[in-house]
Amino acid sequence: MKRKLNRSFYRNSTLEVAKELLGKYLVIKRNGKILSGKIVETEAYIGPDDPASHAYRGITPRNKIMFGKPGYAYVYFTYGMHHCLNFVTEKAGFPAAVLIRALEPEEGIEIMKMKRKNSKMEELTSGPGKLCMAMGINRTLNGADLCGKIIFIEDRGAKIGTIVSTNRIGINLGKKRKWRFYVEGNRYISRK
DNA sequence: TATTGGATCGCC
DNA sequence: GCGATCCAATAG
Repeated sequence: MKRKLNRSFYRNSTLEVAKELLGKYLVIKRNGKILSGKIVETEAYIGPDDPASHAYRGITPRNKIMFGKPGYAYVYFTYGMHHCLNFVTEKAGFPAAVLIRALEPEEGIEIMKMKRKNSKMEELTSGPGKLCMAMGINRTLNGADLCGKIIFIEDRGAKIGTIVSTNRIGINLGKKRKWRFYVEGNRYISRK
């Protein structure tokens, strides 16, 4: 059974959403093609007082999606060559989001291999930049409605094992917060 | 207007 | 370990 998650899911506390997303499926339907993968790693960025969040210094043209309604995609470009995909959470006006850090590829694997120019399964989507490249995610999806038909999350009834929480990766400030979550033992997590 | 450094990746 | 390569954010 497949159930598309509705907006009320994203309105919950960001830490809850970050954990609940593990084991759910990210689905992208474009040009008659379906790409999907099981989410196995996430990170939370919460509120105006989280120094690692783009929202820390207030609203700007780039991060304004984070301040809007829950259940929308926040996609940004960084390091001159990578995109990162986030889901906006909590009520409008409160800036928070969940970064999708790793997927286990499900549908469209051959297309992902082409986009990644890499045929090694474990390298396809084991990182936030990698999964955006594999699924063709770029800033045209910034602000996309996750309750729409192009990009959404499905509960397919997958069972996951133990959830591990650690410090977040690739940031200098706010490291102490254990806001990274992943499925223990999954081969697609971004780091050991 | 100029400068700086980043929620990364892949090669050396 | 480090370079690639763009652009948002900040300082001047």
